[in-house]
Parts: sequence; C-alpha cells; structure tokens
Amino acid sequence: MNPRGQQARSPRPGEAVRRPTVQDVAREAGVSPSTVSRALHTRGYASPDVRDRVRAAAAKIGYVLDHNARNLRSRSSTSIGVLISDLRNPFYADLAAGIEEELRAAEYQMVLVNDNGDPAEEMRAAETLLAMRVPGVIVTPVTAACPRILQDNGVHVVCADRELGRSGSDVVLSDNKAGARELTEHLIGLGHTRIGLLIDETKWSTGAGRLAGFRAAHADHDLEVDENLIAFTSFDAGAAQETTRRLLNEQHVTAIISANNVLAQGALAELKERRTKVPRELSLAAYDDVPWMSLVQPALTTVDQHTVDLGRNCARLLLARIRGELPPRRRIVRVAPQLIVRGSTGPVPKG
Amino acid sequence: MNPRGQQARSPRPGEAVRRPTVQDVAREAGVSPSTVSRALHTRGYASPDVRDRVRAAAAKIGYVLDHNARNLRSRSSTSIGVLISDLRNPFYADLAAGIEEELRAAEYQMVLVNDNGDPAEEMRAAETLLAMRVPGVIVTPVTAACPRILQDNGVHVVCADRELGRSGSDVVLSDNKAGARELTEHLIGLGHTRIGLLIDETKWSTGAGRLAGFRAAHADHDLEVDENLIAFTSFDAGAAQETTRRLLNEQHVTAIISANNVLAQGALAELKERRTKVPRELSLAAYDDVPWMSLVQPALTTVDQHTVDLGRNCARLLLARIRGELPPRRRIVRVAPQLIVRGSTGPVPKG
DNA sequence: ATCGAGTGTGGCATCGATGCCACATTTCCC
DNA sequence: GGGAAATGTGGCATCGATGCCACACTCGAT
Repeated sequence: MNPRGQQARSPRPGEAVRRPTVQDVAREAGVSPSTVSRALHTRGYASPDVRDRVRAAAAKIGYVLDHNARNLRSRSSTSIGVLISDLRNPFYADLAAGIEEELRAAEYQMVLVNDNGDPAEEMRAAETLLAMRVPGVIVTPVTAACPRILQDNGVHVVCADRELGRSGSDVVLSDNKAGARELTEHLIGLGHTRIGLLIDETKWSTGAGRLAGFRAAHADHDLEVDENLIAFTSFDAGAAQETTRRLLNEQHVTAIISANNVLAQGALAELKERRTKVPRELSLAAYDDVPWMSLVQPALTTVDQHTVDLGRNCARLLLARIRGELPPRRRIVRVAPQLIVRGSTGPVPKG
Repeated sequence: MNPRGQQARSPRPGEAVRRPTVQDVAREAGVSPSTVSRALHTRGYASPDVRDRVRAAAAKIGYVLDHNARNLRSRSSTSIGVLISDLRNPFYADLAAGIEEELRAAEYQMVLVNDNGDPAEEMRAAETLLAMRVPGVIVTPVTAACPRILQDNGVHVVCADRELGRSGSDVVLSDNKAGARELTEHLIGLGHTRIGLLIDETKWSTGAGRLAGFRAAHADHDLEVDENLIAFTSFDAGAAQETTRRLLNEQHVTAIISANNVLAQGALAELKERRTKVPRELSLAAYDDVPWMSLVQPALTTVDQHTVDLGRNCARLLLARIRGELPPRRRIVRVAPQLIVRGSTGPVPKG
C-alpha cells in the first residue's frame, strides 16, 4: 500500500504535511515504539506475528522512515558522496552511473557533486559531505587535501581513476600504462615510428601512466621517443585542436594518439578541417573509448577503460570498507583496459 | 582553517572520530550553544564580536555542522532529489549537470537516482527521497504515480522534459512541437516530401510533441503524412538500427528524422553499414543535439534542446517554489529549442 | 511447586542543533 | 531620572528513531 495513499485529499503542493512517526505506528499496532523500530527496520528481534501487525499498521497510516532522525541517532548514514569533475564528460557520467548502480543495489544513495576540477569547489564539497555524515566518499581527486580531510574525519575514501600523492586511501585505477603501451605498440606494429602524443597533464597518475606506457612501447621496440612529438595541451577540445594543428604543422608525424576523449574531439576536428584521409594519410587513436568514437567514419581505434565497471568497483570497494569486511591495509584495484582496434589506424603511409 | 586540520594524528581510515559539537564550540568561545548556532548558521542575531569569536573557536577545534541534526530539528533539508532514467544518456547527464550546477550555487546538494525507466525503481526512489525529507524533487517521470506520491507528502515536484497526465506539478519542457516542426520544415524546404520519422514513443509529451510538430509541418505545406513513414521502434540504438533497415527496405524515403539521440545512433549505424551517401542519397536529421553529432562526417543537422539550460531552469523553478516565491498556481516553463543545420541534410536527390 | 534459562517487549535516555521565550542589559525619550 | 523600547544571550524542550537494559512471561528440568 502506498504511503499516504489513502489520504482523503492531496495537500497543496509543498504544504507542510504532518508525517506519521514511529509513535503513531506503535499506537495503531498496539505495541511500543521500540518494537516498531525493531519490526520495521533494525536487526533486533520481533516475532513474526508482531512484525506483520506493525507492517500493516505502518502501511495503513502511510508511515515513512525519517532518515535524518535515524542517522542522527545511529551515527550512520546510507548516503555516499561522489565527487567528480564534470558530469558532462561521458567518462565521469559513466563512472557515476556505475557507482550509482552498485550503491542503489545495496540500498545506498548517491550524493553527486561536481567540482569542475576546481580545488576550492572540491574542498567546499568535502565539507558538505562531512556535514552530511556520509560514511564514505568516492572521489576523482583534484587535490590531495580533499581525501585527507575526509579521512581525518573518519570518512572512508576511495579515489577513482587517479591518485594524488600518498593519500593512503583505497584506489581504483585503470591500468593506464598497460593500456597506452598496448595502443602504442599497435601503431608501432603498423610501422609507425613518428607518433604524436596529445596529452594534457602528467602530474596525475592518469596522464603519467599513459605517457609511461607510450614511452615503454617505444623502448620495447628500441625506438627513441622524439620529445617534440609529445604535445602538451590543456583539457579542452578547442585547445586540443589548436595543439594538433601546431603539431601537424611543425612536425612530421604519421600517427596521433590523444590521451583522452576530450582531446580526441579536438584532434578529430582538426583532421576533419584539413580533410586529412584517415587512416590513409594519418592514423588516429584515442585513449578512453566513448560512444561517438564508433560512430565517426572511420571509427576510432581506442582503449576502452570499462568506465562503468570502474565505477562499480569503486562502490563495491567502498561498501566493503564501510562494512568492515576488509583488512586495514590500503587496497589498490586495477581494472584492465582493453584495446579496441577500429578503422582509424592503418599502416604507415608510404613515402 | 581546515576542520580538524590541527589533529595531532590521523585516525585509521574509517575509525570512529568524535566530532566536536555546538556545545564544544560554545565552551571554547565562552558563550551558550544557542548563540553558537545563531552565530554560525541561522538567521538569528549575534553581535559581530561574538560572531567572530565563535567562528574562530569553531575553526580552532574543527567543528563541522551535522546536517542530520539540523534537518531533524528544523524540519527542512538542503538536499534535492533528482530522479532520472539513465545517466549514461548524454541528455540526462546534461540535464543533471545543469541541475547540479544551479543547486550547488544555491548551497543545495543533489541526490541523484537512476530509475532505468522502470516504474518499480522509480517508486522505490521516491520513497527513499521521502525518507530523506527532501524539500523538493526534480523528476523525468516514468509514471504519474511518482510525482503524485511525492506531492501528497508535501514535497515540491518539478517534472523535467515531459509530463504525464494531470500531475498538477510544475514542469519544464522543451517545446518539442515547435522544434520538430522547424526541423521538418527545413527538410520540406529542401524539397523532401517523403520523410521517415524514427520514433520510440508517443505516450509522453516528448514523443507526442515531436510527432505533432512533424505532422504540423506537413500540414503547413499541404502535404499528407504517409503513415507508413512513421517508424515506431524502441528506445535502444540496436532496435533503431533494425527499424531503420526495415524502413529503408520497405519504403521510399529521401530523408529520415530520428526523434532523439539514441535512435540517431541506430539510424546512423545503419546508413554507415549501407554506405549510403549522406546527404547526397539521403538526408538525416536528429532531435536532441549531443556532441558526437558534430563530430561525424557529415555533421548532423539537429535540434538543440539546450539541455543543460533545461536543467538549470528546473532547479531555479524548484528553488523558487521551496522558498515560497511563487504564486500557488502551477507553472509551465518552456525552453525554446534551436534548429542547427549542418551537413547531413541537403536537397532531395534527383530521380 | 521452584528455579533458571530463554524469549519477546517496553521504558527511557540520547544523538546534535535549533525554535522559542524569558531575561539581563543597554539605549532612548519625555 | 524613570520607564519603555530595543538589543543581545541563555535555558530548555524538542525534532524522530533507536541503543541499551530491565522485566514479564513461557517452558522445561528438578
């Protein structure tokens, strides 16, 4: 039966509504409030008979638990903070989707905050989550201070996608080095020796790992990396396009790898503008597969990070921590990425 | 100063941490708890002198407000429920991003729940939000029961993107009819008279509006709509591809409109498979512009719903309601969509 | 019949912040 | 200078659910 489904009339929208409490249910069922609490929610004992009676009474009067009261009293909460940089980026959206899915299945709620990659916003968000007394937070950190402050206040933290400094928190990472290495090797295998790398940062484990993989693949094949082919840009499609332009104008390259999906947009836009034939004249590959990459012509060769799965892993790990199922030492989960070869990479052009 | 920044040692992760309360701050500042509350948070008066002293004391001992206690006592909350169907769909992600941005600016938090378009999940989510005592919810409804139950419990509701039945709740809509009409007219203007419409539903105002716009444009130009060209499919790229295939096999069309971004993926995939020259042999247009549509070659002509803006409007409207700034009667906000002509639509092929 | 163990339930204090009102103090005006 | 009005602050109860403990009761064994 629906809570308040039997109300005679609907209140005006937003009108203050007196919600039934445990007391009311207790009266209705002819038991004590404590018994109601046990019967409905907590682990304590209640006989099947009482349990049924209480359930019926609760449904009858449209009782809904008050999470605030429960959280306050029991010093716990089923809300989990999720702190990401930008929901409009499919990477973060997929991550959040995976997290949400797993949390929902475990009867937890997701409080999602965007920090736009801004340290100040991130810190504000952390304080808000602290105020909500969430038992755990999943964060794609911008600053090491954020995980730290959360942990210092007794909140479990899982860092997703990257780690900053020695936070000591659990972390779920994609194996960026392995993925980038495999992708680079794929190009080297096609004969490319002058491969441009479009990348925005190497301070975080993410960019650093991808760059390391790029270098490792070269080393494996006794190729020297021409440092001029590592094109630093900023995390923005427009900037990436500009950087791609400069790279193509100033250097001879036969293939380009973009370090993430945003940069790939810029690179592709530039190639489109130049009417470059891909892969005949130039091969293009990207890290971080997102849906549009298989829709463009030719479809892009990419590394799939299994982002949704990454999110699920974050949530699972965090929940296990919260439940105290894990030994104290910090856990590092690595999700293996997967190379997906599509049409945008081909043999090195002759001549 | 950071909360607990001066702790001598970090607790083990997740270790129970005794957080300072208003009482502690009061002792530290030499005032009463009531005064601390007023000085830090509420609207009540406190002299500048006291206010400073209390602030300093709070910072010194690392005090963080407890939202649960505050919400319980003050019967209010700054968490807003957002109930959408699928975060992995850029439409919903953008909507959520717009909502979150606006909420955050107003110091509210977003509790985001996916319902996967499933009525049962949606109802569970509604009950959870009820339990959290959120003052308002923004929902892309699956069932009319969901807005209703929320409102019956005194929660403000804003329906986003679509409305179901007579919910009586505020609603923020894209003007689907106008957008579809303009898009269809664009094609008719190019000489197309046999335009296929790929659409998944017409029960909701969304699909119904787009279909109505499609028909209206035809009527405006004294064209009859061949009902065989309205191809119903399900909300899934694979199904849309299959339906596109059937449509192209069974009917003569010179242009296709897909009613949303997901269906567009399917349509495009099919055209790619057939190596159809767009727009030379066939024009393709889509409703609901998302980033990949300008990356494909040729870029897709679309209707931009200004989705992020739609989200911002939802949040603004809801907040205004919560603050009691609006007259009681229900408000309908329409966000004008915008036709964006790109390369995928062209003159009707000769012959 | 008596005792002890074992079972269900109820009573009561409590989580932390705040609303409300009373009261002490200052300010102002006739 | 006396009283009213204004101005700060403190006391206390309270929001709703639950943890903890006590207690009434059943039942089997002696």
